[in-house]
Amino acid sequence: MDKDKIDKKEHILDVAEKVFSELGFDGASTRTISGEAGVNMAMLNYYFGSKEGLFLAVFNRKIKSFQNILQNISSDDTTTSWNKMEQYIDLYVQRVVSNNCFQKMLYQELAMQRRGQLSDEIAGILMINVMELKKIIQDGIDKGEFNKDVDLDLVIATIYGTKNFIINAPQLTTTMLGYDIQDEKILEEVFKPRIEAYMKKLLRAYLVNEHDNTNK
Amino acid sequence: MDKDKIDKKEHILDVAEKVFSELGFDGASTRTISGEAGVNMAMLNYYFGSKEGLFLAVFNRKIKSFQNILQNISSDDTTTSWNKMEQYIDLYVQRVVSNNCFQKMLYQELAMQRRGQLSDEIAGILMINVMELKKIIQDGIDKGEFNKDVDLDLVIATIYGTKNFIINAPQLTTTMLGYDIQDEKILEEVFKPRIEAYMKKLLRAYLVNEHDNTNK
DNA sequence: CAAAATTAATCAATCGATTGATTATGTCAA
DNA sequence: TTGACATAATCAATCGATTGATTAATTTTG
Repeated sequence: MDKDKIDKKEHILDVAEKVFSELGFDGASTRTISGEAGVNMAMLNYYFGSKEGLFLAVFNRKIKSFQNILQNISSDDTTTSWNKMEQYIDLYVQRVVSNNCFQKMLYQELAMQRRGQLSDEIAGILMINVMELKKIIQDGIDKGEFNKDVDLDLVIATIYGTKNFIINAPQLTTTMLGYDIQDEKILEEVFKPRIEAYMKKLLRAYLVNEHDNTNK
Repeated sequence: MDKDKIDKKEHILDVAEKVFSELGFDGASTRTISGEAGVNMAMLNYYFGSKEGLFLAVFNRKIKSFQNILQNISSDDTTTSWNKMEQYIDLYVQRVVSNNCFQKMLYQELAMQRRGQLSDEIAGILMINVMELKKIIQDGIDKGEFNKDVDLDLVIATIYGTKNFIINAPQLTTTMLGYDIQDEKILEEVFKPRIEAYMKKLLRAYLVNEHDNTNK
């Protein structure tokens, strides 16, 4: 059946995403991927041309869904900048929690600018989201809702960086936090509310001008 | 001469540090390292037992001095917790600025937790520093200098994570910040004071109980 | 001379990729 | 409908290259 063909490719992509996430591009051998997917090695080249082609296929499949929701938040004029920040944090944490394996691979590959072409492509797409977040904060500054001497770019580095550290250095964070950060159930039920509360408190303390409460 | 032996090992460590930093653990082949160091391949195993042994030798040499200074800061009873935090930030930023390539490689290696033994060993050594920083903040909480509802572990994730994001995703941060984060001169003269000021302001806003100024 | 240091040569293992053969599926004329 | 043919899918086997590691021989040193 035609459905079987599609399902098989999708199955390979699923497995490849998992293996790439766990071992990185170099660490994930085509033998491991094909073996784990239960297909012949040659099928990877048959379907995707090369190992890099397979990786790009995994990447492109994932990035499609991202941008719309974020832009809806950003362009909403009926609410405060801080409320947008809270919405963004919730959205972002949710996305990370349900895609943490993929996120990890993404920034692993980004850190290795050996394959310049690939990592530049990733960076370009991520920058769209960065600029959207930047706009939210800048609006808050312009409206006087946020402190005007906020270091915009470094705040963004903190938001993404805090998340990345937690999921990209699990040996450290699991020991620090006292529970397994790679356990999906724990991630959803324990970690998610905790990181949400923390990020909001941290950013509010830094961003919001508490002495000028005209906006709330 | 005996001095030659030591110098030769040190020379190998110097070269290995550079090659590991640039190419990562996998990317750096023993042939490249030995070739660049001008020694026979077998000498690496002769001196360090294995490639992993060489890597750990490089890592341990790097981290020792940092741990000594850090413990001095931590165990100083003549100053406030916030002052310790500022000292830590300055020390840490300085460390990162002058070793950003190595730091980058380190967390890359940590991110792919294959080779369980090696990355666990890395994590174990890094945890010493984490615990020291944790102690500083916990002291501040116990003394009432910091807010008691601070999320200790996530603050640490923010400190390390913000730094890691900046140096591990240079394609993003270079675009965001408007200057090349991989340029050593810029790193020292422009970025260093900026990240120091930012980290202090961010952490002060979140950590310090401003309504209780008995300590300042 | 004996121990340590150093070398060239080679080891088995693994890598990504490719081959030619085989099987499954689909197409179309008779 | 059926038989002939064609395309797609899948397979085992193997390619040359490279990896980290090891051996055995040689040189240097004390």
